[in-house]
Amino acid sequence: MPSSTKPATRTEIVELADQLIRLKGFNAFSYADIAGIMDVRNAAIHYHFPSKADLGISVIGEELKRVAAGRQDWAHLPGDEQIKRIMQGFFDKSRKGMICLTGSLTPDYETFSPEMQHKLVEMCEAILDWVAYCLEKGREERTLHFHGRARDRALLVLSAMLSSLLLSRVLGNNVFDRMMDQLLKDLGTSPAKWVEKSPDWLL
Amino acid sequence: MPSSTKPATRTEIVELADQLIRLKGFNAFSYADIAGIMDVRNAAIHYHFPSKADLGISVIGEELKRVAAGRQDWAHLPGDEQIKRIMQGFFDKSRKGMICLTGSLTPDYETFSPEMQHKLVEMCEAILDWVAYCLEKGREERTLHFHGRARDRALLVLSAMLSSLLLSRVLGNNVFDRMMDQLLKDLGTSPAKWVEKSPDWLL
DNA sequence: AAATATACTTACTTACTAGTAAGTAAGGAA
DNA sequence: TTCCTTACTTACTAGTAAGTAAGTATATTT
Repeated sequence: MPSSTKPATRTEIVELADQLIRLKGFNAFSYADIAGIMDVRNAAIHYHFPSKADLGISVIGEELKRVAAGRQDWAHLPGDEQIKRIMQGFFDKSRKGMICLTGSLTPDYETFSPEMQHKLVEMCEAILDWVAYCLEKGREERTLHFHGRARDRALLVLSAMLSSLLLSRVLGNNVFDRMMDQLLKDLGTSPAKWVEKSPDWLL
Repeated sequence: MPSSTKPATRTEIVELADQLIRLKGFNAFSYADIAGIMDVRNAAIHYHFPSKADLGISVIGEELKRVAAGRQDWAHLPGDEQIKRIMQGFFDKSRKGMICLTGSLTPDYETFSPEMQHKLVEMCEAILDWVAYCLEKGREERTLHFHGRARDRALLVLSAMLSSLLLSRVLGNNVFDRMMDQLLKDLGTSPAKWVEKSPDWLL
């Protein structure tokens, strides 16, 4: 099982799979899609990821790493600021017509292997944990205001971020802005300004 | 094109498709699944629904009928009561391990035919309209309390209902109850009690 | 220099996908 | 009685899915 040697191809496969999952869903993309873009054969992907579940688990694993890195890198920031930065990440995806992994993968949960289901649960809980931590931090800092448990509030916040991507793709981009504005107002903090980052392919 | 004659088979196909979409997603079920359950041949389904998109459009069409019927039948009820009944509908689905059509179909939006995409937009807007109407009604009746436009608030309410099904399947059933409790508290109304209906196959 | 591991390709299998063409039994209308 | 429609079945096509076995070039280790 290759894991730590030449990472170029392997990494590109995972990145492409991530994009395809966010665009079309796990059950709607195939190894052929990735192979076509990378100009390698189908079997090259099977070499790195014997089964599609292996690939899915790796995609989720990378997201878990990003969550862990975000928690570390932004640990010094106030809770409300962290929440707004997480939202900015969602904004970036929405402007590329992409949805979040939670919104893409949870609907297909029943079609996954037990291992992939477990990994998905792990991811959802990690994200929820982070959001709950930010909310509680913001409440202690008196910049965020809400009643009830931080964990329960995190469910509603994550819910809104997740759905804003689903619904803005269907009903128009302004849905994202409207929902996030309302959400931040509910939390008693100032609305954020979403910065339109230049797309990757321009850099 | 058959549409108004003997409806037994046709109706059963649409009902099964609806269940399969809510369980596994549109791209994860096949005509063979339905044919297997009904003990008819694949082609029988193609007779009623030449393409899979036709079937999808019919499933969405039935949901639109249910929304229209719900608006009519419950028109005499107060806004907060209507909201709670809509939530009860979501509760019923959640206890069957099913998600809502919006949560199942919007992630796969990009893989649909233009006609099916359009029908899905129609459905999302119809549901949103209804929720917004209930919220505004409840606000006028002074049983629901929120700031901002009813339409924007409806986005957050629909968002929470949608996600509660996605997340409770992954994180456990109590997620639904926790989210709906918080949501109703935010709207300044009393929490609802979800009645566990006996499953269809017992009646 | 020989052996081994890595990262593939070529060529293939099995299973399933949506979709179609042609035939047929049953019922109603002309 | 004949004709036509409805509601299928049987038998098929063409394409795609995930997955595999065997071979190969290149780099690394012994």
